[in-house]
Amino acid sequence: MLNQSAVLDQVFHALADPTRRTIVERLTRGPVSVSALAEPLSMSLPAVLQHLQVLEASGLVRSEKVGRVRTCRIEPETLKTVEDWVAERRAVWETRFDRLAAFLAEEEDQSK
Amino acid sequence: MLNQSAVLDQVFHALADPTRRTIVERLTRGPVSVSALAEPLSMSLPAVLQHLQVLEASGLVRSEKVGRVRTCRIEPETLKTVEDWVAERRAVWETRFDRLAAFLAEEEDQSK
DNA sequence: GTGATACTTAAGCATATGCTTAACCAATCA
DNA sequence: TGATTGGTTAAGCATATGCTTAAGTATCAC
Repeated sequence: MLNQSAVLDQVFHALADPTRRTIVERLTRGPVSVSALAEPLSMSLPAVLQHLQVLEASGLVRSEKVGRVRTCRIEPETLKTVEDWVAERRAVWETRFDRLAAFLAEEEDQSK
Repeated sequence: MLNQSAVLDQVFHALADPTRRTIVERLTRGPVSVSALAEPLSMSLPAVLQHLQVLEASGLVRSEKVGRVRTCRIEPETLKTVEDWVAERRAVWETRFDRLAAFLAEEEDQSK
């Protein structure tokens, strides 16, 4: 993996915007055209395009154009990158917590 | 939950910076003072303080000052917010995928 | 009290973000 | 062919970010 950190930068940044999360949520339910994506969003089409560019750059979304319609879909693998990072932090945290518990138990034991 | 979206905005934004992720990683291994956190980071102390403020505002980190030392620790519950959001997207995605598979299987069935 | 330590605050600055409006292009459709 | 639909590009602008340096303010150690 080439610079995992840069990928996380982009993915987290992409998800830090409510409009972009709305787009991701819509896309998890299936592929959509750009204008259909824009329809419920109260902003100009170019603004939506820019959000899509951020999402595509992050790898969360992929799109392809057929005729004059561009269809967007999510890339579930990239969402997994986030999941993995969080899970890894959690794992470290829990290990530390278990060790702390074990240490305290031992202390308790010695005080008897 | 009071404006879940605003929380996600802040948490994802907080995690979108490599310095802040480094800080979170350090804190998952246990509480640390501000200067100890800053030591491996190649930037001024005020810069680190600003990153910590972003992390605290997001709820990912909590800190308290005793004497002249401020000790920082992570708030694992907030990391879980991220985990939950991602897991929920994933669940929607998988449901959709299962339905697609079922649909295709049925199509296949009818063509016989 | 004097000095060092551990932050804190304030100000300033370059760059990035999130939008807008105004064209522009390329496939349909009538 | 000429209008419409679906998307794209470009330019501009207000605000937010990520840093810096300089100047505090509380401890704590002697």
